Amino acid sequence: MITTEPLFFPAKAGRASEDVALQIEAAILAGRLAPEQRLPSEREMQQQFGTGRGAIREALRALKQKGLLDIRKGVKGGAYVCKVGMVSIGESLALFLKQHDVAPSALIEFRESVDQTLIILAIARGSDEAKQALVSMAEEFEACLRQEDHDADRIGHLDRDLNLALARMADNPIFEWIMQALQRGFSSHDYTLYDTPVYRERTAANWAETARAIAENDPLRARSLIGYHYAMLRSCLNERAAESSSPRVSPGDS
Amino acid sequence: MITTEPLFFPAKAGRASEDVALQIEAAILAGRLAPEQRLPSEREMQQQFGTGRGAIREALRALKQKGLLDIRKGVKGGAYVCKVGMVSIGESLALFLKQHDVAPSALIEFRESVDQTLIILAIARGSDEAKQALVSMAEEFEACLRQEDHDADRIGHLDRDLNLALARMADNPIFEWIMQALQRGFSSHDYTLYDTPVYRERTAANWAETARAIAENDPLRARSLIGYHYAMLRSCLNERAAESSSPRVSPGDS
DNA sequence: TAGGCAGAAAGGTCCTACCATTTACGGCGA
DNA sequence: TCGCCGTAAATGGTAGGACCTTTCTGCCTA
Repeated sequence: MITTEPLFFPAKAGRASEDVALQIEAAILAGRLAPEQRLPSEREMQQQFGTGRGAIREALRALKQKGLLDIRKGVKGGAYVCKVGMVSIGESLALFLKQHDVAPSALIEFRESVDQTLIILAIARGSDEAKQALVSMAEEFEACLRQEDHDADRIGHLDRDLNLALARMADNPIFEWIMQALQRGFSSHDYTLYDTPVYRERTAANWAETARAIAENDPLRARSLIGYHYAMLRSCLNERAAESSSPRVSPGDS
Repeated sequence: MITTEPLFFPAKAGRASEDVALQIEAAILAGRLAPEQRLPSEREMQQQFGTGRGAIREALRALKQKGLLDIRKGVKGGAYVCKVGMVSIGESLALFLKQHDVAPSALIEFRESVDQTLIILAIARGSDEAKQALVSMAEEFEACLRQEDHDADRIGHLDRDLNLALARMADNPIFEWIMQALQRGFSSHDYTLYDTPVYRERTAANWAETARAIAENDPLRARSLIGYHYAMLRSCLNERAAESSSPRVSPGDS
């Protein structure tokens, strides 16, 4: 006797696991399963779908990889619906970049075009508090880069946070998402800028000044500064490419 | 005597399937497994990893979902390494957009900023043949839209191809990728423009003229036309939103 | 020579048992 | 009475085997 809505059909096909995955995904996307809601246990779903537990598990694996489910162990464990974050997309981009080994210049080009739009939107929409916070972060970043024993890890983190804060100020989730994705695929190249003392100093100052230009609602100056940032990054990468005909890779830098 | 490299450690952890997936992914990304290459059969890998077949299968499912593997049945079947295409990323974006129901205006905004960069790059880098091809496509599109019994399917296809051709002319895979992703997440809104007769006519003419401006290396005019395109799209969506308060919201989502 | 049929290889599914982890509950001691 | 700890239950994680389905190969027959 069934007291609850069926929720899942006991459907089954040649590829049962795909069918199961599709049904669950459809239920989630249709809102029949809300975020943070817990799915039945594997053994229960095994009954509902009229299939083996292996098929259920494979379906759950696929959906977990897709970012739709979070799977926990123990009692009160099970599959929990979760909102797909920007992480999974970033991973896809990182994979794509690695497999197709996209030229760094292509990435830089794209990032520059995004950033150019971003600062305009940030100036137009960012609150004064957000702008001040950006300035503070940029100054902290500058201070961190000026230290002798700068921590590469912390620098990377601050750089990432700065970019994300900028993206968030644009008040458009797409930009935030694209920035998250780029951070994951870009980081390996990006930090080369901070290895060279000359560029490090300039970059730090440039970031701080860009933040100030944004805080002062000076879009043209901000654009110009962003342009300078990427010009530096390009020339820095060019120097690297030129000198690394002899592949001298320091073991700890990347 | 061992003729083959070990390739996989018989490693195992609390979550064997994740470990397996990571090892295979690492092997692919490191180039130890080339695209189109066939992995050992599940039963063989079961031996190599020293684990059960279920763990192997779950790992393969995750990697397939990630777009890294293609799995075929039958003899000569098995898991084949494949280059991760732009499809998987587009799916992620579509999921993200559906779950977070991003405002169409946010998508339009992002697309416009991308397109603005794109036409500059297309003019700078596109070959004359590519530019002429773009004009031809745009004119075909215009003709198709002017027909009484216009085929919505074909229109969508042509629109998509136009955008992708433009992205390809920029000669930067990132733009191509982002355009692919956007096409998948955007299409549901985009075609509203073609439902309204007034806008349909204007949009068709606008596309054709944009293509011509690109072919004539007139970036400013092209930018202006693109701006007009999105201005139309915005006002069209506004009218739609005004006339239909879209009362269909999934219940209980509050 | 052409067509079809059987076998082999491989994924797809089911089942059953057991292991590992986490939570909840109840007993025991201070 | 309060708090700690241990045990049981629920649930995902793993192992291994058996069988089915699909697909290719190659032989065998007409």
